[in-house]
Amino acid sequence: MIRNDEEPVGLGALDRVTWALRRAELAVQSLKEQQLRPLGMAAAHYTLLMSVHDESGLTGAELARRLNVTPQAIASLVARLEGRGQLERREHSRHRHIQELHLTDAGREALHAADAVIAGIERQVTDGLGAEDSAQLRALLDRVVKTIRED
Amino acid sequence: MIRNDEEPVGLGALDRVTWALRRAELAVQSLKEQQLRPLGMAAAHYTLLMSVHDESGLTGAELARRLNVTPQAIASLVARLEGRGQLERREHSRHRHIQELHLTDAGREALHAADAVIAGIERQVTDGLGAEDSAQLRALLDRVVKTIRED
DNA sequence: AGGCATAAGTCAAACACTTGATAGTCGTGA
DNA sequence: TCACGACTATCAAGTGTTTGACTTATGCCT
Repeated sequence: MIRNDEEPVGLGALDRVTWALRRAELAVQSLKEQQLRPLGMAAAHYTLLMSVHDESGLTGAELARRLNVTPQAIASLVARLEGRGQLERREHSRHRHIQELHLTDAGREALHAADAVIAGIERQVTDGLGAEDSAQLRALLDRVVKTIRED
Repeated sequence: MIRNDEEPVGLGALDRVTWALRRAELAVQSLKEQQLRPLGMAAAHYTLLMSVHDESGLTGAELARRLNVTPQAIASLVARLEGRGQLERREHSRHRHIQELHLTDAGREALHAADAVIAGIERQVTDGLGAEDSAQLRALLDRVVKTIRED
């Protein structure tokens, strides 16, 4: 009853879990971007290449759904990566105007180099936290997603 | 012969802690954006107003550093919020061309309304996780930031 | 005092992403 | 068979952000 619902703004607003989440994600993402830059690859490019590598033959629309962006954003990225020869668009066997996305050898090579950087950051985090806490953090984060989605 | 030592690409790359972190942050941020939209306020606006409220008289450049964006992005936001009468720029006492940022009464009111929404999402997350796990999650996230920064 | 380094703010161009609208292609069912 | 619906891809316009270069103001140092 003595909750300070009277003055919700200002007290502890910066100590919230969702703020800590944002700060942590920003820190990690900034570091990734910074270390990926010398390789001439943005984090978004890495994410896309990794997704295609994980499941070859994905369509742009399917990719858009997985990465939570619009199909146009995907098209723009794909055009750029295709121009670099890291990605290729093939015609779907049945649906003629649908395009399957596949990595080229150059794309696999670039992804490999980029993933070494990302894996290094991942290791830096997991080493800093320890194996047990890392697993727990991942579990907690998955529960957050679940909590948000099932509202 | 040595094809892919340990095959770093492709195995478990999507199970990484930093991916879980990104997914969780994306989910939370999307929900915030979605619920803030009816109030005519973007998440970035809320973040800026809250920062200024937390420490009144901040400069644009200082704000840019805290929020991990460029000064131009701040200037754009500030111009918009100033146009709405939620924020005002005052001349710094010593440095003439430096501008201190302060909330107006309308700004405080808008922030109050927006914070009710954000607090609701925060409650949704903490209720879903429980008090103990919420505290632990926050502690783990802070350790992640610390690990990244002290590289 | 003069000169230089530091820092804040702003302008212009490029890039990325979103929203809204349009066209092409396939499967289904009347 | 053929029209309807669902899905994919793409174009156009608008918004927001970054990068790079420039201007202005302050403080320190010789």
